[in-house]
Amino acid sequence: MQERRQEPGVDALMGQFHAYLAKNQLKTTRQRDLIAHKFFASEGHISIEELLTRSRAENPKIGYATVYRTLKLLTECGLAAHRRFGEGQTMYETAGDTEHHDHLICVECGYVLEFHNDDIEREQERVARSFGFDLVRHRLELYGLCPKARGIKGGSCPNEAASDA
Amino acid sequence: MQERRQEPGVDALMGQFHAYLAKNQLKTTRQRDLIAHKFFASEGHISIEELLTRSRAENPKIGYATVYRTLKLLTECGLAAHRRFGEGQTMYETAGDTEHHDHLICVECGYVLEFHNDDIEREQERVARSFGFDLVRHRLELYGLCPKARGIKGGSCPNEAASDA
DNA sequence: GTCCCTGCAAACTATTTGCACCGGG
DNA sequence: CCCGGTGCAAATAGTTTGCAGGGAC
Repeated sequence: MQERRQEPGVDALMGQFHAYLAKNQLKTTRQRDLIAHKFFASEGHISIEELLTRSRAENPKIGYATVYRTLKLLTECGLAAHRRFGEGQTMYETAGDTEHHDHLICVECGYVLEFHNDDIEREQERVARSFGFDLVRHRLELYGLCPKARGIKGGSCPNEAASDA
Repeated sequence: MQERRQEPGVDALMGQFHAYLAKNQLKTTRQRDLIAHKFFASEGHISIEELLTRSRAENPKIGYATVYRTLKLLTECGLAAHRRFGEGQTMYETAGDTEHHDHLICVECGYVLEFHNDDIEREQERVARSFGFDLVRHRLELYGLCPKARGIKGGSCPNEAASDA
């Protein structure tokens, strides 16, 4: 098990996106490129709103609808996946050809760490099979107190800064 | 690992609910009792809408707001927990003093099976610790094809009937 | 040139809130 | 009695959709 770090490269992802668009006779537009690029460049998890904000930094005329529509496209072609951690709005993360990972979330500061553990994966597979299921995908989220939050319980967590925002 | 079956008893849960209300100087009302009772009696997962429908069967004047408010109370006192499996609306499940469990969901028919696996739990604990986290809770959902759905792929899944609804 | 795409605003869905009246303690 | 609870409807929040004009191919 290890923390995930390396992204597959924004360019490669843009390429996959363009390929998907081409294959489906959809158009490559300035807006889609901008949004997709901002999205791929955003490493962790990002909300529609945040993505819109970042996109508007370069093209103020971008609207919510376009971001939603683009993210829907990205989700369809497997380059994005949406998660709903807390109660707030949906967060998206790049899902490209990156290996699968799960999440470890700090309940105190909201910091999200990605990890991968083969033992758990294997056991999940076994559980599903034991009930006669063909496992397609899964979602595993661990909620806990991160070291920093635990140390200075009550104060603001340093991880807060690291957690993108 | 085994499929969960035994519920802690509706009466006991009602008792816990009443205790919580009393402790917080909240009132025991006909509506709250009715909604809580219908909720506790509903075994699996239930949506606000379904709970409203069932409650209205006995008291047609119950409104959405009351169901939401009651479920919020139940969640606060730990007797209910909400889950968001698909994209639809939030589902609630009784969380009382029942032992923890995870979910195995059929992507074809939506059937939801509950299970518990100590090996996975242990490993999760280990993962969290390895990152310095104090594990508070977790969420594990396995999505796959149930035996029935796999067998008659394309047709309607028999589990659909078993899946409450 | 033809459609698809975009931006805007209206529509929708799920959930929350304000308020006057009701009822539990 | 008093104050919280209820039902209704209006208000929100997040997301989707309809439409007229614009842009990619």
